Amino acid sequence: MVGTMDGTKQQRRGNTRQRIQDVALQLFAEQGYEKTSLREIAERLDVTKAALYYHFRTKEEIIVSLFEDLTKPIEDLIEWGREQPHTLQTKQEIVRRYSAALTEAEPLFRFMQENQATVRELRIGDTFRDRMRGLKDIIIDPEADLVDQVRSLSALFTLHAGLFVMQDLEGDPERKRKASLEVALDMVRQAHEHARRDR
Amino acid sequence: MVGTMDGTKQQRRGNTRQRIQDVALQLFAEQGYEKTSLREIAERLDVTKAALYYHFRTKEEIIVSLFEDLTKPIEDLIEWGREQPHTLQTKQEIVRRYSAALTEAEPLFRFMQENQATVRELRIGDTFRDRMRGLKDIIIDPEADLVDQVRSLSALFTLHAGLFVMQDLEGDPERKRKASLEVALDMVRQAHEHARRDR
Amino acid sequence: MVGTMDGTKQQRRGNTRQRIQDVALQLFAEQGYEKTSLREIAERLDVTKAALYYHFRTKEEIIVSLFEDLTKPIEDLIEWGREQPHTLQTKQEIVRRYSAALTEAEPLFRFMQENQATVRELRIGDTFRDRMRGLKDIIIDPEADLVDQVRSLSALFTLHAGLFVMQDLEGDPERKRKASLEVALDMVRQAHEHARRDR
Amino acid sequence: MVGTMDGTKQQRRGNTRQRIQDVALQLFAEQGYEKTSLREIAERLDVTKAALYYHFRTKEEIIVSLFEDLTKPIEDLIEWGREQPHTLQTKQEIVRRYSAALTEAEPLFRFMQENQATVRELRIGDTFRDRMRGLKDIIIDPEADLVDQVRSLSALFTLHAGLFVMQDLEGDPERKRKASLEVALDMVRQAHEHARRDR
DNA sequence: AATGAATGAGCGTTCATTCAT
DNA sequence: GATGAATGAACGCTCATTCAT
Repeated sequence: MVGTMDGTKQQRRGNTRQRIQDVALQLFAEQGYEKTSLREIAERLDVTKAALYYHFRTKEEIIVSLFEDLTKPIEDLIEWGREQPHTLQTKQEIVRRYSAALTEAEPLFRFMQENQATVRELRIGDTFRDRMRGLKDIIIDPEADLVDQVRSLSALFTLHAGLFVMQDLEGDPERKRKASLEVALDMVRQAHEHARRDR
Repeated sequence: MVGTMDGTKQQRRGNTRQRIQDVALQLFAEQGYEKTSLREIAERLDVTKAALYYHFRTKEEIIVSLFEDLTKPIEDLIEWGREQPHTLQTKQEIVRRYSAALTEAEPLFRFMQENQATVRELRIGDTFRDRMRGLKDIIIDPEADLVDQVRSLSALFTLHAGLFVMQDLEGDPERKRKASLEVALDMVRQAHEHARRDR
Repeated sequence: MVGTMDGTKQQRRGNTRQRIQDVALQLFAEQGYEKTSLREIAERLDVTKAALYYHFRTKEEIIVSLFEDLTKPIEDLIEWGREQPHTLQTKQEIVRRYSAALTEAEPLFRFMQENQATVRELRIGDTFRDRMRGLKDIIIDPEADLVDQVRSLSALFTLHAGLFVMQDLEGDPERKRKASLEVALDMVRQAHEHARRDR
Repeated sequence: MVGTMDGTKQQRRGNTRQRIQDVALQLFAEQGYEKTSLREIAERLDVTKAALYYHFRTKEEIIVSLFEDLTKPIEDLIEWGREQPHTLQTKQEIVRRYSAALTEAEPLFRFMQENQATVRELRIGDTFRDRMRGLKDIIIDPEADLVDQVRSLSALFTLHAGLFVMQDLEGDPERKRKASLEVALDMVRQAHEHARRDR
């Protein structure tokens, strides 16, 4: 149907799997998971639907594979965080690295943010929940005041907001990201200092 | 929700429209918009799919009607806010009332939070975006530092987080809601004071 | 919904039945029978679908009633024709009157012309077939050459064509109708004269 | 039509598309377009409805494909006619070939004749109208008397009548077709001669 | 003379998935 | 490393029709 200029089906050297992931992620992020059909993905790649099934067993497996490939940094981050002392420095480093990880795989996280209902029903839902719990355990002081616990969690959420929600704030994305990070760091600091003072 | 004392077809005296809205909202919030079929809604109500079409012209109209019925308070809130002076008191009152409005129509807002990709493609998407922009304009000082703008916006977002995301924080919902509100108020105060100091 | 200026539902003095027929015929002729729904008819009249069922037992009965009301002249015409001698004058008078009758109830005949497949399955199909057969028996000389039989029948068909098909011929409708009539009369004359000569 | 020697699922080697067209045309011609459902077509072929959608994107595309495949001869005919001198011989040859083309694809033309209201709303409607206009331009002398213009057009219409309407005239179809052709040729001749005489 | 509320059947269409080749 | 051809299930939606009021 599409037919490229030189007649070749353009670089198809075993990288189809990757190309499927790329296109799928783009469409999932743009339109949502349910509204994106395998037909659509296949058409963009100029292959048949059946070809997708050569590389992935189900539609869900496509998103799962993306999740697994792209959230490795966050898994590592949590593992790293668990072994550190619960100091302010650690917490703030977590926030910094989390911000970086979010930015790195922005489309995936945008997708997860905007399709929570879907994600919850997918296999990745539980995994993701566990991760967030892991982060929470590192960043929150279990003996702290509830208000300060909320403040800490909200710091993480501020990072999400910075990426996905504040698009109609003027300013270039990188500056906004840095501003969000600064706010988040500040919130973590406040929560941490209150906790120490209260003891 | 509906409660049937006996096994009969229960009071069907013109309240079907409302019953459809109730069931639909519950299912939309639980499973998402696309994964909830009209068949499912109809079955729960023990009517046929066609009956739904007597009361609503399309599936989308069901969610639109819910949105219109349930977000009136927020519309009013914005209108009120526009006429107030841009003082700290005003901003904090906005936050307080917004928190209350969110809580009031929790299932709808949970739905919107968790189905953003879907909502964006629905008619309500634009309306909602406009509202958030309205809120932003009241709560943000356009001359403030970008960091403080983010802080203000993030305050609103903290309220969302308090309702929908922090479910696995221990503590009863009402206490968590109050804690979120406190954090949000504090963020608004900080943003406001920075702005004044800088002048 | 529609609501007229003075608040009254405009002249509804028992003429609803007629108004249903009018609107239905217009829509049937415009869009075809199957593509016209009772909902559409009801909406145009600003009544409910159920109201239609007060006046007609089924959708089919609406078209049947129109057929019966509007094709009486053709029935009469056939009855008259049967009692006349099979002269050229009779045949030509039939053609003239048929042309007039077609013009009189143009929308109905346009509908029947353009929805033959539908009409065939409706109750009126057989009736109509019988009528055409009646006309044929009057206008055709059974002993004539097949070519002349066709010529006679085609004369009738020319009248149809004049009304419904030749819309993109320039000239005002009345002139075209007269031209069609002239051609039809001429064809009948030719057929008749051949038959006489051959004897 | 298809003919199954044994009760098995018969030769399904890439001829399904054609088989769909065959069955669809038969049913469309018998019952009309709207009254023929895809379910019905699928059942006759012993495939599922979804299989139809592998071969055609919509129901409309089935009829469009039939139209395009079967009316090619008429398109060619018009093209040929445009390049000929406007002599009587040309006009009569057009009529002869048109008659042959109609006969060749009788079911399709019967369908179009009996479902004009439907066809008008389909994509093929405009194309068909254009063709008829093309034929008209060849066969009609624009300076001729309106009566003779009608006579020429009516000649074409006689051919239609010969195929579809005169079924209850006795005589075998081929003889009737020839008789219609003869009448049509005669009408064209009369129209042509009048035009010459008037000059 | 009409409405409000509903039904049952069916429609065209789309989807993820399968499997022989 | 793919395709061609198909399936089964479901979907949103529309229709003519019914009936108590």
